Amino acid sequence: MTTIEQRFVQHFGEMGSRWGINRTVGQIYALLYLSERPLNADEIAERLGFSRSNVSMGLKELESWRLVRLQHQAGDRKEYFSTPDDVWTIFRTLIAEKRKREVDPTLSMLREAMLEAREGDADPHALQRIRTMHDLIELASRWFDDIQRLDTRTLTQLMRLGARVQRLLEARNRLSLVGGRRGGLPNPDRQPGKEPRP
Amino acid sequence: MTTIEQRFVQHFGEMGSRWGINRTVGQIYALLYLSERPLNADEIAERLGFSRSNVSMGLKELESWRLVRLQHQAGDRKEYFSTPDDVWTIFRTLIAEKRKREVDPTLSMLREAMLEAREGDADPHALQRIRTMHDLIELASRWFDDIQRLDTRTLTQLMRLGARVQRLLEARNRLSLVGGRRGGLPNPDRQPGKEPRP
DNA sequence: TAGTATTTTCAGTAATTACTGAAATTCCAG
DNA sequence: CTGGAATTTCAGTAATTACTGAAAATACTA
Repeated sequence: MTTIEQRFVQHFGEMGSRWGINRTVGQIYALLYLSERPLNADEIAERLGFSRSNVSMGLKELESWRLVRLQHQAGDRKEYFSTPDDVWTIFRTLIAEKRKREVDPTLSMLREAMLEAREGDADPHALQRIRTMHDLIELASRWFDDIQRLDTRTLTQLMRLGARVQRLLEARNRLSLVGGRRGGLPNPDRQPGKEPRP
Repeated sequence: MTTIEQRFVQHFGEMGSRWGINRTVGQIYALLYLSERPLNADEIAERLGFSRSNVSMGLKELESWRLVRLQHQAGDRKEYFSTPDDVWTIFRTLIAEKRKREVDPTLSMLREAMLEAREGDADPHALQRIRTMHDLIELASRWFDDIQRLDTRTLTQLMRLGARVQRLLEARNRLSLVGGRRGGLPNPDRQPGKEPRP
């Protein structure tokens, strides 16, 4: 491994904990990402200096994230692993998995809380807070899901556009394509005069 | 605390580790989010059953995330904490901090790696992989930063639009507002025929 | 500025998470 | 089937992270 590759692998190991994976998993992923050809578990263990069993667990974790692919090589019983070549594929997978693990459970909890609230005691303010959080998370995650499904070309174009998308939206509003209601629905969280708190 | 509030707080405690904070921090935040009035550290410690010092550390952590506000009450020496009323403010803060902690360091590493590569040994394939990752992360994070700065009204409108934004982009392309180059730059990661790998 | 209320620090300990090596299991060629 | 190559499981241990109580520092009142 060249110095640069080592630094890359090292970094993924260190960042791992911030990203919700461990050092092993981070380094294994980094190694596979850079590698030109698929690697088997023994190669990974040797290159990174981890035990074989640790690599096995790390690869299982990466498979559960759908971030690595398992394949076989002709005339070799070993299992070989690689990452997708297309970074946009990786990006989309990551988004989807992060959402599934970090957002969806909360959304469920909020939904259930709102349902239960009907038939029980519940502080009205707390309930309103829960509703507001729910609405925002639902809106944002649905949107992100939509966006991320766009084909790569369109997605790239949208990203390059950046904040200038605002002009496009304004143009759209001017043309009143939306059946007369301009600027979207009113923001349910807007509580005029309550922000900032004393 | 009502049952619903307890569940909410509990959930934030459990999800904490997935979100990169600990149980204490998660629960403190949840409690403050639901509370109608600012709370002081003693109240928090008592309600959640944590030690006073633990709460102190948790609040410091939340302050470092800029997720809580410190304020004083007339005739009381204690410090009181609250979350912003506007969930969009919270959302924006969270995005910005997550980016600072989880994305920016990687972007720096990638940039440095690319610089170093000029004057040293570097496997061309690995270097290409690094470049590709760098470009995608930079594009996506810049874009997200842009988007997230839009005023709430515009942001909401954009999110409600979802995937239909594609039609807007197509309309824009048809009008050739972009000086003739349609659909953005070619994707530098496209390696035709290499995906999927055998 | 002395006295006290409040917050912070930190060393020690508890709890959790990561990692290893050995044993068990699975998988396949012959 | 059988034998061996490959992978997985898991109990034990190491390393890390979370939490507490006591002491120190800070901030305010009189």
